[in-house]
Amino acid sequence: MNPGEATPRRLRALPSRLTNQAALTANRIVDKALAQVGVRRYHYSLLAALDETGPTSQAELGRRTGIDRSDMVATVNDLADRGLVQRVPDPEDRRRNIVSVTSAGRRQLAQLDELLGAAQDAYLAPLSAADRRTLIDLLTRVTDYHRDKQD
Amino acid sequence: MNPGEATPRRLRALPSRLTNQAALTANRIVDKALAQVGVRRYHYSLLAALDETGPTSQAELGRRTGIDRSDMVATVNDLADRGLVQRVPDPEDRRRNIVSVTSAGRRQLAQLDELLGAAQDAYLAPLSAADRRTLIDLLTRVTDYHRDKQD
DNA sequence: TACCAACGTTGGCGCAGCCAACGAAAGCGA
DNA sequence: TCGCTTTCGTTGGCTGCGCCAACGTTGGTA
Repeated sequence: MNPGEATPRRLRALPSRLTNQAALTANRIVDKALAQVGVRRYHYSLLAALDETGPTSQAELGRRTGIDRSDMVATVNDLADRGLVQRVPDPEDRRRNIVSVTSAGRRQLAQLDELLGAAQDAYLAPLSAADRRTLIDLLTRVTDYHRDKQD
Repeated sequence: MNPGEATPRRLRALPSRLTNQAALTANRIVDKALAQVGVRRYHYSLLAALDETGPTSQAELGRRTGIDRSDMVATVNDLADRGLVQRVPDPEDRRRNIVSVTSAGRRQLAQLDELLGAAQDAYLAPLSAADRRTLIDLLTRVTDYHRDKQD
């Protein structure tokens, strides 16, 4: 971000900004990795959630991934168009759609896991294993603290 | 983000996602604080940079803050409209505009510093002072590592 | 039988972070 | 001095993420 000139002290002193910079970096790396197979972060989140829960409604998936219901519609559309996911009405509750991973979806997910693993490693490259654990711990504590708390 | 249901393990295991979640939280808190006085993050970054460098060109400010030149135009426009910043052509280099903080801008900046200080504290609330230093150190190392490196 | 809650869907919004292109101006090498 | 390249401000545009409001449909509940 800063070819040559120095970032103002005041900005460097902001943990929020630091976190944001790190997130930008991380997202850039991850997005580039996923883009190799034409996938965005929402796609992966959905596939990962689905693989873990088994077939579920869109609302449930949204709750688990943090994806808004309206965005969920588009994401499921995308994945269904690619045959990675299947959407059928729930006969037992006709408000719901049941979304499930196809076998192609599962294959894709496995590939994404690999790509993401490498991306994580690239992101955390300068840190030792212990440092990484510490960072994860600290960030987890922060986000957990704010989760239920509506800030 | 997660009222009730659990976040999938695979997602929880992603440091990049964790960082992003933390950044979302931090940005939410910061944005809300700044919004109290109708300011966005770009505005603060610009004012902070300007206060530190003294009157400079927009390009220079962009380099220091990481704000794109095109966005810089709009940001300077905003701040100039509010009388927080002044933009005059540089007589010694007629390609440049020299941007400088007004006294009203300096007053605003002082207020923003206060608001932001409180926001940082709210963001890092669950962490001890030592933890905060550690987090800042780790994030700094990660972002520094990736800065010059074009990922 | 009302009323309320949940669901999927549509449409929209704002901000951040980008990129491409342009004319004007400055710098620089031959 | 003349081209070439670089820098600067500006315009216009784009994508993705994270949101919110509203609506009709359906289920659960008083």
